[in-house]
Amino acid sequence: MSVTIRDVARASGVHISTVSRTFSAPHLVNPNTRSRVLACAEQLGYRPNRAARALITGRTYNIGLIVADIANPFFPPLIKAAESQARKHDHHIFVADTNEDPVLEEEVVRALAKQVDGVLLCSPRMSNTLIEQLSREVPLVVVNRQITGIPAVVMDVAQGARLAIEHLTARGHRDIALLSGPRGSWTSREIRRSATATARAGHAELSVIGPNPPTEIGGLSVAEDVLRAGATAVLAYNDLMAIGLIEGLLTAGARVPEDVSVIGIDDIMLSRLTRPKLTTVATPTAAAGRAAVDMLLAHGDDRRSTAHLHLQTELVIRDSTGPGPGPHSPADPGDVIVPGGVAS
Amino acid sequence: MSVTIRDVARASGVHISTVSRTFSAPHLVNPNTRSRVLACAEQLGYRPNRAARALITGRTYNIGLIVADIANPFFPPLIKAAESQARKHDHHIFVADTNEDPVLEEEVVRALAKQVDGVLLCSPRMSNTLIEQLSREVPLVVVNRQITGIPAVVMDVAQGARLAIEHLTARGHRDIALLSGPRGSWTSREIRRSATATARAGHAELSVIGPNPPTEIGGLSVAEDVLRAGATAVLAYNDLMAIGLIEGLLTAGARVPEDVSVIGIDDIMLSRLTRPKLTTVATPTAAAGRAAVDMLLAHGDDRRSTAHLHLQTELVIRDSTGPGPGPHSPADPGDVIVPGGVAS
DNA sequence: ACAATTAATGCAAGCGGTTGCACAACTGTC
DNA sequence: GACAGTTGTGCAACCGCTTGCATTAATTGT
Repeated sequence: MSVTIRDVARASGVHISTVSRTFSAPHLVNPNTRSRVLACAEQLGYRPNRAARALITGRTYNIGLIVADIANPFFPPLIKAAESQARKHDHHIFVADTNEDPVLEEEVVRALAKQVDGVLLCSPRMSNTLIEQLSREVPLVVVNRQITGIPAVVMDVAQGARLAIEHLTARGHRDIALLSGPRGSWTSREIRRSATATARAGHAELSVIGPNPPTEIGGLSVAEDVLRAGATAVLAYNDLMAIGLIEGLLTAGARVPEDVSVIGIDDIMLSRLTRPKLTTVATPTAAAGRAAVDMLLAHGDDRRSTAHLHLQTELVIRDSTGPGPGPHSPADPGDVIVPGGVAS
Repeated sequence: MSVTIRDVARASGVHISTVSRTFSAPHLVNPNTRSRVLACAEQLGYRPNRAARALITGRTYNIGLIVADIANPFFPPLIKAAESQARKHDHHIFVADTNEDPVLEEEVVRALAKQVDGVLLCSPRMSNTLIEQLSREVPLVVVNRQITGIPAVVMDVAQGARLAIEHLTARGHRDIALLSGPRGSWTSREIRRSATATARAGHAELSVIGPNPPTEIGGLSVAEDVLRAGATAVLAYNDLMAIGLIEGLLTAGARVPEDVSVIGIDDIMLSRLTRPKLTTVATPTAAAGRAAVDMLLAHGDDRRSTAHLHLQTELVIRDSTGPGPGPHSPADPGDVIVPGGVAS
């Protein structure tokens, strides 16, 4: 069937171990032999079987990437970046979609554990204890969650939420609604915590609506609630919900941003293409994907790395937030960016 | 480190082969022994190493999925459906992103070949001959491309393009532009072929603009060309380009659909959320993902399956196509769907 | 009661590689 | 010219698991 190391050995008249070394420790084999072996391998179309190699070396050169929902536009850029970064290091990526189901998450990690060098858990919904336990079975890097002792890459959404709320209170909004995300989301809790504190500091009321599914439907379906609550501004758990909400508000006859200002989180590609264009907290998803892979691969070296990498977020002001009910400032040009790094 | 079949054998006092059979051929082992072994396995947390098993059985229970660009919103629903379907059959999915690069495509297929039971090539850019050659090294199913002898799942975009052009000519458009897709895209050629024929039959001029990158930038950057060509309607290679184009047209001061009607292809989620909502040819991407996986898994049974599955498309009429320059009909309600199956 | 099945298990080879060790052929040293 | 040190290669065990075959015990038929 497939050409193996033995075929190459036979063709080049050396022992299989020499062929093996030609590929995995070239400096140990005589240059002449080496080139002969390589020529034969080339000619036969030999490709090492990584699974077989992994059996003895323990390194699979595979990485597992687990996300709650591939179709959520937040994830594809992260997956893409991770895949690309992984391939740079000659690794391949298993992708699994858990449908926001914590049980499935555990199952998939376990199923993948044996055939990967590590797993990237993106915005996991399962419990901290379970994650800690799993991390004893397979190297884990968590994205968008902080757990002591587990290496993590987190977007600083707390900071982003603060920028967003400050932006709103500065424009005079006093009744703000927060559309929270799915149950079990660390990000959602962070946002809530930060938004609440910031609103209080800005002398605004913050009413929390949720938990909601993190989709445009989740936003759409609470438009009525937002209007009923009398909010003049909304911060949504993510852009998808924000966009759904805008759709719902417009349908209900409210104007955005004249009647209600809306801010999303993530800055997915879509946000630039809707009308009105969405004001949002940009999270560096691609960078997170790359960083997570790097962290996972470094993980092997200094055993039990435990670093937490915080990625700055920034507020991108577009058209879904208006001058607001307060004292008016002159109209903004498009895409004003408030970087998180310099926020007071 | 990890618990193996030997540990279980030792713990339950049987030979490793009995443990093996307990998992892979339970009917061959005595119910009592079986339950004892299972208990021990459970207690030790044993999980079979699939890579090791694959080494001898030849079945990896993995599938490779290769796409041109994960971040293109067309793909995530397909990937998600494929992953879900694969997992139903206890398979895992490798995802690779080739950045629209044919060379990378080949490389990745080869790299993955040994550790998968087959590969799904989605909208590949490489040559037919290369695909035929690769299909001799690893079972292949191609999505959105037709090659004799290679099993395939294709969206009937020709039909979709016909529906779209007919829709336009029926509304009196006589100057239509076609934004073609990337070089090497089978889909793009199909669309062009069908659109050209349909336009001719409808006594309309069709000017082809492209090739273009299949992104919103690709659409945005040709807005000027479209206006200069004097087209009153445009069919774009995909929704992303259509949305980019609309953005460009609006920016240039043209109204959509009053001045220019725009139709996309794919019906990505985004199309329902932009303003104006996009009229588009809906392609059943999720169904394609599922079907492709099924086809690949069936492939093993009846060797060298060569089936081509055609998936119907339909025209979803939203707000980016207006009554047109011809005789006006009453305004449409939202989301009129013209199914491809019954098209004349 | 005895041969012939049948059922349950053990044995060992092997899947495609890697790697510690042994060994032979050189190299340089005094 | 004997000795230690290099260098290049072969040998064989092993990674975790499957599977054809042999072995033994239990069951069946006559």
